[in-house]
Amino acid sequence: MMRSEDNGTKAVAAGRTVSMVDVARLAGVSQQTVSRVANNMPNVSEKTRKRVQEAMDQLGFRVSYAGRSLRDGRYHSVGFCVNDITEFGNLSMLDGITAAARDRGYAVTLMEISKNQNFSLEEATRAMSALPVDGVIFGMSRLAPDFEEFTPLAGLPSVIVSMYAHPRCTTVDSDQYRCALTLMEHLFSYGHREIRYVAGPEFSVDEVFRQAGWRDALQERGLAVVEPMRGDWSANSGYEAACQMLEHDHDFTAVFAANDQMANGVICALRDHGLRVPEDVSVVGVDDSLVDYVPNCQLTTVRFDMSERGRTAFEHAVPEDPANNQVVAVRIPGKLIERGSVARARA
Amino acid sequence: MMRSEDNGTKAVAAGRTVSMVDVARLAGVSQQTVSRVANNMPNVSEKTRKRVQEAMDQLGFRVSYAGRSLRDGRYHSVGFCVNDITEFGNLSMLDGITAAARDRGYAVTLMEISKNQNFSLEEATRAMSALPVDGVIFGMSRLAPDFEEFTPLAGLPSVIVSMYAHPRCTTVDSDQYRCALTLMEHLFSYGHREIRYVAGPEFSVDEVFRQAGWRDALQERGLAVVEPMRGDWSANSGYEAACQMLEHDHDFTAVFAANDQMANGVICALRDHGLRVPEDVSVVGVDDSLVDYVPNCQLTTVRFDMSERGRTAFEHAVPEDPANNQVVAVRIPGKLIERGSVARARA
DNA sequence: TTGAATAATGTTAACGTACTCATAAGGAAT
DNA sequence: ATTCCTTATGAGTACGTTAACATTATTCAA
Repeated sequence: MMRSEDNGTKAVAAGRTVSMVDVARLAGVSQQTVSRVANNMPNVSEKTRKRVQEAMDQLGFRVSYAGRSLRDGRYHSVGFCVNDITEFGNLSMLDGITAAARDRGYAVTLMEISKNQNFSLEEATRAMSALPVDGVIFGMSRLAPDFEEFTPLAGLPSVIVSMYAHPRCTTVDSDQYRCALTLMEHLFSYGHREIRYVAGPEFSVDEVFRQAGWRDALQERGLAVVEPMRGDWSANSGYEAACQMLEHDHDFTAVFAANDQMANGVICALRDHGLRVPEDVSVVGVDDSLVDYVPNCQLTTVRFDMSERGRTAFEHAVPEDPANNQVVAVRIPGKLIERGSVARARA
Repeated sequence: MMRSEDNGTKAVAAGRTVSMVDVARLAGVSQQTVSRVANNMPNVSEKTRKRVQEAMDQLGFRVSYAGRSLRDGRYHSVGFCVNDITEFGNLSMLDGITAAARDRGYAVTLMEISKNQNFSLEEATRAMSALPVDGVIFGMSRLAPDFEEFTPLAGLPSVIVSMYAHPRCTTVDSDQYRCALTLMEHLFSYGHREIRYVAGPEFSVDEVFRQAGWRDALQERGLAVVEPMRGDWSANSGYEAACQMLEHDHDFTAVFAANDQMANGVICALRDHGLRVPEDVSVVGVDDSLVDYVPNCQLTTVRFDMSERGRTAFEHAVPEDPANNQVVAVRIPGKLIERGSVARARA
C-alpha cells in the first residue's frame, strides 16, 4: 500500500501514526500552531483553534508520548519494581503509589522481576532504567544481595522500600520494628510476661524486624525468650505453629503472630485445644488484613497507613519539592487497633 | 554551570542525559557503532566492542526509552486502566498481566482513574492513549455508561474485561455466569432445591452475572426464587445478610454467597444461630480467596485461573499472533473446588 | 598481484514534539 | 503617516535512536 501524499485530506497511510504535521497540512497551518492547540497554549485565535481541532478529530490525532518525552526529557511516570506484586506489602504499596501518581498526573510503570527469588538491585536498576520512568521505587520484601554496595543511577532518583537504612539511597517503610514494640507494650500493660512469637518466613525483611522488636522488648525487661515457631504467613501455618507450640509449652499467656492471617490460625488452634481467647490466652497480629474476610473480627493488631507509605515513596522518587532530593530514611509508624483479643494475663 | 565540549572524557553537563553521541565521542567511534554495541548486534570487532563498553560504563550510559520508542514506533508496554486497583478482580488480573508481560519483555503501565466512580470508556481511552502503551486493557468492575457506543481507537488495540460482549472490542473475563451454574448444578446434585443467594453490591458486573446464573438455574427447574439479601462483598455484610434472612426464612437448605468473604460471614451466622454447616445448611462461594486467611478452610467454591485471564487479555491487547487481532469474546471457565461445606440436603 | 567476497565501520535520514526566535498583521498612541 | 506595542503565526532546531545504505579494511583464492 502506497502512502498518499498528494492530498492533505486523505487519511494517513497504515503503519504510521497521525502526527502534528499531518494535522497541520489538513488545517492549513504550521505544525507549531497544532502544537499550541494540543497544549492549550494562549495566543491562538479562536478561528484557528477551531479549525485545528476539527482536523485533529477528523484524523484521530493524539500526541505522541515518545515525541513529547524525547523533546522535554521527562516521562511523567514513576517505576515500581517488585519480586511479586501479589504480596501483601507490595500490593498495599501499589495502592498508595497509584493514588499519589494520579494526583500529580503521573502514570505508574510496573515491573515484576524474578518471582520467588531475590533480585539484585543492580539488575533491577538496569531493567527499570530502560523504562519510561522519571524515578523508581523498589519494593523489596527480601533483602537484595547487593544492598550495601548499591549506588543509585545518576539521574534516576531511587527509593527502596526497606527497613534497612541505606547510605546513598532514600529508604521508606512502615516501621516494622516499632509496631512490634507497640504491641509488646500493649501486652505488657495487660500484665503479660510470657509472650510467644509465631514467625513469618525467613527470607522476609518484615519478619526480621518484627521478630527483633519482640525479642528486644522481652530482653529489655529480662523476660524469657522462647525460640519461635515459624510459619509462611498463611492461616494454616499459624494453626500448625500453635499446635506444635502447645505440645510442650503451656506457660505462655499471650501470642504475638507476625501477621494477622497467622494470628487467625493461632486463635483457631487455641480454641480447638480448649483454650479461650482472650480469657486464657491473648493474641495479637500485624497488618489489619482480616476485616474483609472474617466476620466480627476481634483481633487486636497494628494497621499501617499504606496510602501514606505509597505517597511518601512517590514523593521521594519523583520529588516535587527539591528538598526531597536528599537521602533520608522515612519510617512510618503504625497504629494500634484495639479489638477484643487481648485481656489481662491470667495469674 | 557551562557545558564542557572541549574534552570527550569530561562528564556530560547536568540536565542532559548521556547519549550515544557522548559515548561515541569518548570511544572514538561513530554513534551507530555505539548503537550496535548497545543492542548486541553482530559485526562489531571485539576490540571495538570492549572500548565502547568501557566508555558506556564510564559515562553511565543507558539507552533512551523515548529515542528508541520514537524511532521504532513501539513502546513494549501494555496499559492497564482500572477504577480501583485494590479490588479483588483487578488485582488478580494484574498478577496475570504482569506475568505475561514479563515473559514477553513488556512492562505494565498502570492508571487508576476516578476511584469509586464509573468511568466512561471514552475518557479512559483518552487518558491511556497519552501513555507509552502499545495496547490497553480496561479493567471494569462497573459497567461503563458509554459501553455500547464505544469504539476502540485506531492503532490502539483494546481489551475490555467484561462479561458483556462488545461488537467492536475484544472482551475477556472469567465466566461469572457459568460459575454460578456450576455451583448450582453441584448443589442440585446433592438434592438441594431451596437455595438462597446473598448478593454482592449492585454496581458490580460480576454480581449481576452471578445472580443471573443462580436465578436462571432455579427457574429452569421451576424452583422458588426468593429475592436475595444484598451485601458489599465483606464478611460482615454476609453475616448480616444471613441474620436477616433467618428472621423470616427457615426453609432453605443451601446458601450461595456471591463471594467467599460473604460466604464466610454466612457460615458464621448460621453457626451462631445453632445451625450446622454443612449438615443443616450447605454453603458455597466464589473466588477461592479464603485459604490464606482462614485455617482449615472448608468452603466449597469456584476458583478462576487469574493468571490465565491476565495472559489472555495481554495476548489480545498486544497480539503476538496476528490472528488475535480480531474482535472476540473470551470467557474463561472457573473450576469447582469441592471442600466440606456442601452435604446432602436434609429432608 | 589482483579481484572478489566478507567483515567492520561510518553517513544520512526519519521518527514527533516543543522551545526559541523571527516575522507578519493589526491597533493605538504620537 | 510614523512609531511602537501586542497578538498571531511560522521557520528552524534539537532531543536520541535505528534502519538503510555507503564506504573502508581485511581475507583469501586465483
